This record gives sequence, C-alpha cells and structure tokens, in this order.
Amino acid sequence: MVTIYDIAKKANVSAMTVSKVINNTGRISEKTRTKVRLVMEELNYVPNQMARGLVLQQTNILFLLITDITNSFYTTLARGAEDAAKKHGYRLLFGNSDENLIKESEYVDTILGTRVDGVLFSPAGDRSLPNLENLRMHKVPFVLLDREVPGIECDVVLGDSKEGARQLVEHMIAYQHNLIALINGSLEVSSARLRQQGYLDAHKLNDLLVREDYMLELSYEAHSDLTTIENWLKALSPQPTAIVAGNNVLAVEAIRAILNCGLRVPEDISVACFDDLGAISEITPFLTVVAQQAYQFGYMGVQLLIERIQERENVKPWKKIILPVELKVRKSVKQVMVE
Amino acid sequence: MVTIYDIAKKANVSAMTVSKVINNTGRISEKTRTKVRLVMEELNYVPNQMARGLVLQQTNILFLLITDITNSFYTTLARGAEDAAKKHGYRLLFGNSDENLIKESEYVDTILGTRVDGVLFSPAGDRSLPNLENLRMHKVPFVLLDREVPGIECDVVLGDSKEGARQLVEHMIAYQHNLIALINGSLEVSSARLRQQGYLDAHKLNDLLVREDYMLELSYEAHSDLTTIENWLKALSPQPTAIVAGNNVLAVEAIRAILNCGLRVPEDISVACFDDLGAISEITPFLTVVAQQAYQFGYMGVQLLIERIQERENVKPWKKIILPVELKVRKSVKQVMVE
DNA sequence: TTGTAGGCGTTATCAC
DNA sequence: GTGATAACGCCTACAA
Repeated sequence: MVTIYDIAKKANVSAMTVSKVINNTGRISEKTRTKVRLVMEELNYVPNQMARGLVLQQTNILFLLITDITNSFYTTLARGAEDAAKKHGYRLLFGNSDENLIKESEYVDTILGTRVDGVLFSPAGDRSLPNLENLRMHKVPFVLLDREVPGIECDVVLGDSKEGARQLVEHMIAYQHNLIALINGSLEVSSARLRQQGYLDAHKLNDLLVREDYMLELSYEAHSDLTTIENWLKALSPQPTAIVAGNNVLAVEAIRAILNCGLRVPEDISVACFDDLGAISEITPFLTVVAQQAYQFGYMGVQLLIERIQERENVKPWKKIILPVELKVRKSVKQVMVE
Repeated sequence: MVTIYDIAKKANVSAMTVSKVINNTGRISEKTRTKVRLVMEELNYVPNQMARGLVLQQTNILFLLITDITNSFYTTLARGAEDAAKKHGYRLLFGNSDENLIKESEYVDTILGTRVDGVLFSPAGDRSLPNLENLRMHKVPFVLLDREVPGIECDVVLGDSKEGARQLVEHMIAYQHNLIALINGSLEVSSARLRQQGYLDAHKLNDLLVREDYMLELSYEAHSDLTTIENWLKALSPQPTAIVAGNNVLAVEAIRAILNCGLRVPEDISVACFDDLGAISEITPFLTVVAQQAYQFGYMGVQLLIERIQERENVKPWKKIILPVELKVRKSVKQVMVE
C-alpha cells in the first residue's frame, strides 16, 4: 500500500508537504507541488479514506437506505439522490433493507461504524423508531424518505398519500364502482395509514358504505403470498368490483391473485394503485396508477440532508416536504355499466 | 464519540481489555467481560470501522457496482449478491455507474479509498479496462459480472449471450419472419458483441441474408433517444417485420419508437429482447424475452469473490461461469401469415 | 487475566 | 515554504 510517506521519500520532501499538496492547503512552491504530483501519479497513490476520516471526523459520503431495491419507485428515487449528491460533491452509497427491521438495524450498524456524514432513510415502519433513535443518539444527521415514524422529529420528504388514495377511489367511483376494496401495506407504515385514511375519506365524501372486510392489510414487500389474497377475495360477499392497492407491488400481486381465481382485469375486477411501474408502463400502459415524483424524493432528500449537515448545531426547524401525486389513467379500471 | 477508552475508564479496566471483549480474543474473566459489556450497552458504543480497518487492513465490506440501477436485471442481481454476502458474514454496499466511464472511475476511487475487501464489478464496457487495471494494481480482488473486458484476466459470471441471441432470432424465424433487425448496445460491450454474433450465426444457420443496415448500434442505457430509432426505422427498406433488442431497455425504446411511427407491436413489427422486465411481466405478459438468471449472477459472483479473497495469494486459475438463458414466449412476436 | 507500547495512514498545529 | 509532533480510534505483540 502506497502512503504519503512513500511519496515523501521518493520526492525528497516531508509527508506533511505531500499532505498539503493533496489537499491544497498551506503554501507550497509550484516546483515542489509538481514534483510531488508526479511521484503520486507514478506510484498510483490513492488517499486512504479511513485514515482521513479518522482524523477529519468526516467522510464526504452519504448513505441511502431503501426498503426495496426491486421496486422502481425506490430505484428512481436512488437516481435522484445520486445526482443531487454528486452535484454537492458527496459520494453516495446504497443499502437495501428489504422492509426488514433486522436488516435495517444491521445497516444502521454499518452506517454508524462507517461514520458516513448523513443518511437518507426510508424506514421499514413505525418500529424503525429504535433504529432512528440510534442514529439520532449518535448525532448522525438523517432525512426520512417516503415514510414518517411517530416519535422522531426530523426532516422528511413525503408523497401526498392521503390525497393520492382519495383520487384513486374517486376515479373508481367516477367509473361507477361502489364496491371498492383496499389491499394495503402494513398499518405500521405511515404511508399505509394515510392511504387508508384517503380511502375512507373518499368513501365518506361520496356517501359510500365502508366494509371492514374490504380492507386487507398485508406488506408492501413482495412476498408472493398469493393464497392469502385469493382466500380473502373468495370470502368477500358481495365481491368487490374494484381494488385499490397500496403500492405497485401489491397491485401486481392482487392482479395475479385475481387471475388465479379465474377472473379477469379489468373485466371482472378493476385494479389501480400507488406508484408507477418502470419503463414498461410506457409501452404497455395497462395499470392505472397514482404516480409519485420518485426522482424528486431522492433529489430533495439529499438537499435537505446536506443543509442539515452543513448547519450542524444551527438548529433550524425541521422541514417536511410533501410532493404532489398524479393520477395516470390507463386500462386496468373498467367503466361499470349502469343498468 | 464514544471510544474504547471511555468504556475502559467507566469500567475500571484498560482499553485493551475492552478491545478483547469486543473481539472475543484473549482470556478475559467472565466478571470483567459482563462488566465491560454492560458499560458498552450503557454508552451505546459502536466500534469505529475506520480505525478498525486502518489497523486490520480489512473491512468485511464488499462493493457491488452495477451499470443501471433502474434495470430490473441489475436490481435482481443485487438481491442475489446481498443474500450471498450476508450468508458469508460480509456487508454489501452498492454503487451505480449509469453505463458511464467517468462515474465508474469515481466509484473505483471510492472503492480504493474505502479499502473494501472486494468488488463485484459490472463494467460499462471495454474501455473500463483502465478502471479494472487500477483495481488490480491496488490488489483489490474483483469479479466481473455480466460482461468481460478484453485485456484483463479475472473471475467472471456471464450469461450465454450468443446462445440467447440465437434463440431469439430462431424464434422469429420459427414464426416465419425473415426480415429481422437488431437494435443492440454498444459493441464496446462484450455482451453486445456476443449477441450480435448470435444474431449473425442464426442468420447463417438458416440461410438468411444479413443486411448491414438492419443492425443499429446504440447504448444499453436508457437515454430516450427515440428519434434515432425512428429515423433508422423509416430509412429501412424493406421494413423489417421483426426486431431483436439487445436488452430490455432497448426493447422498450424500440417499441416506443415503433408506436411513434404509427405502427403497432406485434401487428406491424414484432419485438423480442434479452432480459426480462420486473414483476409486471407476470400480469401483463407482453414482451417475449430471453430471461437470464439475474439473481444467480449476484449470488455466484459473491461466492467467487469470497473464495478469491480468502485464498489471496493462493493463485487458483480464474473461473468463468456461464449461466444459461431461457426463452419466454409471450405476445410481442406475431406469427407471419405465409401467403 | 490484564495492561503497556507501538503503529495503521492521515491531518492540524505550530515552529523553523 | 517546509517539516516535526501529536492525535484520530483501534489492534497486535509482548510484558507483567
């Protein structure tokens, strides 16, 4: 491993001089500067960030923890975070918790151990609280993405979940549906609660009866537990004519379950959901969705985070950004014929 | 920041004793062990991995660099790598190069600086060579994923690109197509070359004429340069009845371009490609693809990497794993009516 | 069983 | 302009 001492020896200067050349600090004559630079090139020197981080107490690295690397919402978000981080001169590292609290806490350990400068955190749910408190206790700045966690105050970037769910339901209603079910993520996740609230609000506003058994609580993560959905569907009487899904993963599972039951979408049951699918939506525009500005989640999250890192002690009030949603009407919702 | 010295002071022992408790090394009495553990809990101690890495010269961290975090092939691969890394007690960090050599080399700098133990590397293309040589020069073990790079010897996990392309073309031929075009990634990427080779082989084997202007060389990355495809398509005479795309991103772009031209898929032009799309394929099984075992790429890649890390100097021969492909016939290819 | 000394690679401070 | 010294937090080797 090449160190500044190797450089120093070969360039006939002290290690300190090398360090100064590297960091452009202090006064160095142009002659020694180029000499040192040459030797660095020659020896392929790369500064050891661990040693650097040790003394500087900062790494210039941001960490992004997402809950499902397989979901295009989060990968698009990641692209946004990446671009913003780059713009501000930070490196970005990713982690994937898989909606799993254990994995999440392992990542928090990595984060704490690695001493990254800040974290963009998409929490698995309300029970992520200890993990966040852990971060807070160790004074690691973080910004929550997509989900809030009761009990912790911080900067956060959210989508307008309640409004989105309301739009989804009202879209169904506009198409003459009045038996509208909800397949949702765990109610231990803030967005799921808000989406349920939006679902309920829309019912109330339109004088529609809410049936308790029409609301199925699952998990946002892909677990392919299709039989649960199938059994739930079969047990419902009357059968809903429409299903709103809490996110795209659940929508896909719902549709698979519907097909497994020998029914069709949208002929027999209409489906719409939160979050768009990937590029495929553009060529087979099938699923009607409430799209979120995924890229912006990441981009703005990084901005909030960097502000927070740079102000440090300067206790600004926490910011909450709520990004608007957009209904994209496609083909998975059928107009019900009124007899 | 809590250090082992803080623990030591509070527990009335030396820092060394604390270190031994943390690492389960040396002989420590049960009494002091629990005493130290208690204080660690109380003070919420987290070992500083930078300091640790500095002296140990290893981090227990693996790095996965992918070229397109937005492509489900790579995210599924990432899940596989994650699971394998976890199984072996390593942490996994991700990076996304976006098929961009500059970003790639920046990540290499991060990798080098961070002193991770090993790297899973999906190179942007042949011109990634300097980046790989950089890794090699610094003795960082790495495994190439999905693409080879001429000029560097190393472990590698590949898909059977040539065979897959051949199957794609022969599928078209079986459906009576004989005007089959190819939209491919840059020929500076090994997989694109092999896919072109498979395309050519299939033509030869079936006594089909190869038209130079039927082969369009673009980039695997999503750049939405639709007009290029549109203009190319319009200039072709006779117009192809089928298009094979080098990957899923290109297929989506091809289809969009076709639609923009006022044509339909598959009625006017059939399309099939390499790599499956995400979960959506299961509910709207539209695009005919040659699917790769994405998860296995990551999983096996980590296994190769860890073997390499642990053997270190023990110069085993390089391994090349070629994963088989699977044709999934769906609806984007039309049977041509033979007059 | 526990503690001391030295060093991993870097930088801040201050003297020359 | 340049360099010696100490420190960042931890671990190995050795001593007590």
